Amino acid sequence: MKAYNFKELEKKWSPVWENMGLYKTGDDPEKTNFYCLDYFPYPSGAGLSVGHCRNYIPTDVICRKKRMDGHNVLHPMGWDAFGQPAEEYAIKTGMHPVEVTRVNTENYKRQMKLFEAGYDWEREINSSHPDYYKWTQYFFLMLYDKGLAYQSDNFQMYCPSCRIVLSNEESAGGICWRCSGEVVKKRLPQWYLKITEYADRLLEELDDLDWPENIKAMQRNWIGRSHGAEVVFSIETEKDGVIKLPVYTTRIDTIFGATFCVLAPEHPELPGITTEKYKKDVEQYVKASGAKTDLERLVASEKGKTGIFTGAFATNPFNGEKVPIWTADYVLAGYGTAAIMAVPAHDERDHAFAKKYDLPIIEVIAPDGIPQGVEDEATVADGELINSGQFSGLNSEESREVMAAYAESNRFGKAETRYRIRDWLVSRQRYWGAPIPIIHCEKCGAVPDRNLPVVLPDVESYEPDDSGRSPLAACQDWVNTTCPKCGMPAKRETSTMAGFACSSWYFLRFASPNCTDAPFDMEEVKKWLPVDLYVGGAEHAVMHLIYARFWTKVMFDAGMLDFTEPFTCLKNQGMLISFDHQKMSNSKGNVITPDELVVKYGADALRLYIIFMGPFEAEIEWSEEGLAGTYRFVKRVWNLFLDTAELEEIETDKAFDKELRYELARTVKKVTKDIDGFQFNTGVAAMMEFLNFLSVNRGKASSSAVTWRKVQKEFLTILAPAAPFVTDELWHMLGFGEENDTIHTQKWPEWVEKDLEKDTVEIVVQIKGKIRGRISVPADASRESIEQMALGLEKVQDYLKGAVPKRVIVVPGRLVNIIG
RNA sequence: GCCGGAGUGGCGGAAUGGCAGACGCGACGGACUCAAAAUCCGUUACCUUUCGAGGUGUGAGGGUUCAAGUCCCUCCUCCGGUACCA
Repeated sequence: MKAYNFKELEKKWSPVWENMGLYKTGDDPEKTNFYCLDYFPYPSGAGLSVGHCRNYIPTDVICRKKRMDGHNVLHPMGWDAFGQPAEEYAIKTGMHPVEVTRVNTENYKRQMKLFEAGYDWEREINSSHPDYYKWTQYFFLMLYDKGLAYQSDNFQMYCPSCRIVLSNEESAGGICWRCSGEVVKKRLPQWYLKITEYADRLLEELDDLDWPENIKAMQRNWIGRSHGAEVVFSIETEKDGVIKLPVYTTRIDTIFGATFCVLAPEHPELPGITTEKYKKDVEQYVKASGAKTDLERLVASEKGKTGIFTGAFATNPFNGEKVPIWTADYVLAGYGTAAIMAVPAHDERDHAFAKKYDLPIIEVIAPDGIPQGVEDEATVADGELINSGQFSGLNSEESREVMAAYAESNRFGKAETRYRIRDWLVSRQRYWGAPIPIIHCEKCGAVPDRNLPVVLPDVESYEPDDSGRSPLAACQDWVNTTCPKCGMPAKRETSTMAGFACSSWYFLRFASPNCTDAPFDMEEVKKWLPVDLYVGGAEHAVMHLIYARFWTKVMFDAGMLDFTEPFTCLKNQGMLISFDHQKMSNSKGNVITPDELVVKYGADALRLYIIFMGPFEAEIEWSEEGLAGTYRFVKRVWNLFLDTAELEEIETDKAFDKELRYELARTVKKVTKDIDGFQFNTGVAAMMEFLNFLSVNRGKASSSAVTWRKVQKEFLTILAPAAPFVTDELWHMLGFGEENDTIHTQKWPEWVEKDLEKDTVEIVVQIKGKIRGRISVPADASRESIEQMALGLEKVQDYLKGAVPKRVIVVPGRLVNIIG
């Protein structure tokens, strides 16, 4: 018998499949289309790790099965080549980004082929190619034309270590998404996209998506919609007379308990309202808190909030009370109106502040109208309003509506919805990105350059610096141009777009990657989109995934698409933990590559192990030992099937023949459901069980030739998506395939329900829930007969000692439970 | 704090409310071998045992049920996210 040699099989079959175009996107009009997409990777120098395999191998298995199920499958791959990660790598190695991209994408592609990830390489795309980024620029201008792209020099997050401005999403928690360093605030003119305009739709349209709950929760959280009210307090100033101070609150029901107001140190009115007497101290405080990062502020305030009185007072429009105005950095400049009414009785932060500075605390919300006392602790729960003038006696919920309406009719406030999400800062003072296609003209202002692509010039020096200037600014030939509008000399915008702009529409490009007169062919997009299955890591929950949803909605509004959500079903593979107990990642240098494993165990064993090692979504610690197990499994399949290839007609054991059919049908059913349901691990286990069954019964019992042929054929077929090499080889060796044929285009087997029917079933007999015996009964036995048989057991008789049982529960096909 | 998820053998993990630990790894014992590797066969939750079996076990404590890893309540721990958002 021929020995199993995976190297030989891989060398033989890979080119065969490539030549027959096995992975080419299907276009049979009779079949339904299935678009499966893997997050397109940024090509890093470290290459693919086994962590990437947990993404690409399961989707490959799914796609192979979908093809066998009779679908046209689109499973493309491309490169997220522009942007910070690729550029950081180029800077680190001193290689030009173009060269880095070329070398790394080649390596990725080679590795993907190592474990036979079946992509349609005719549709390969690269976001750093002018053919592609021309359209990224096109979308930027579309956003610009719709008033959804604008320039502003608000405060931005800046990572001093990466020397780059970051979007809010990229700097969540005050930490840079790339280097995990602390970010600082900076002010530079930057380009923003108005994602906030889509906040409601981004929030509401999440509900119907087949996405993991945690990702949806993260997006909801990030969008952070809150319903509240804006109320205008008035301030009598020394110089400017009465000015208005709008505050935002979600608890207007507590407004009679407002005993002071607090402005963020950055609040624009602060200098104006501060009285002479307090000016010096306030200025000093503002300066001190401005020097701190948000993170430092938070850490400092955990030890005790700080703030300072301004000398000014504000009048509460609800009760005419004058309350002191303070400034404190626990109030954030970037949210609401940067000013709050402080209600120490019913807000923990205000309570802490009032305690520290000895400010009054007035209880205005009481459960069932009974005051609880709020000196020691704030009560934040809803309740009944007390000490609240005409509103006393109402409950919190209704009063919020009533009081907002009251404020509106008296013109000192209104109900208002606020969001946490900020507009998307999309410009970067970086070389390696799509240039923002804008020309600045002294006369005409910012003018779109519609002569696309605006090609990224080739430059020698592309390293960023702290100046806030793009490396492109030094490229005079490129910067100096003429205004498309008036023809006068003008200068190009030197910022490029963040990498996340490129990935906000790439899934559309795959439908027609070579389209030259539009970003995509609408007919092709109609055929394939939205993406049926999108698979990648969870780390892009509030970056890529929210940006892509935003762009899709904008395109829908522009009439370019007939759907508003790009990804119908999303799955996140679990992280792989490396030997150092940290997430396996290029930046941590703890990466294990598939290369060495394929050499040692073969692609089939690696593929099986990757899907067998645990549930798809679970975080798992990498261990190579388990890989020996799937390697043994593949080898056992090989040996057993070749060993039993030649069938001699011997006497058939009818009972075994039936049992064999039963086990086969059970396995086919289980594997079918498990692959469809992303439960690959138990699917593989089922195939192992079946092989064990065959192994144990080999030589002990014989089936009919027809059944055995069916077993060989169907077992190989259901194993084929996970182990493509060994199955195709055996398929041919056992004589199922023609010369130019492959198992991978065979029809997925269907199980016969009738085969799953059994003549007799084993039933567990319990006494008071404890197992005391088993009986074998006909599958169609009646409850009564099962009960009689169970009661007849010696153990049961001993237990009952002749008495009549109190109760007998019979679950046909499962168990009998006797309660004495 | 808030949101999401998870706690089951030595390990990764299985279990439509119905036989807990499938499958795999590791370990132990045996066969084959001069020997080893590979392969094959067996054992492998814990305690007791007269070897028939008996008892205990799914983070903790309550509850519902004939029956709970699974459902409900109260906690604890871990992972991920987020956090002075008014």
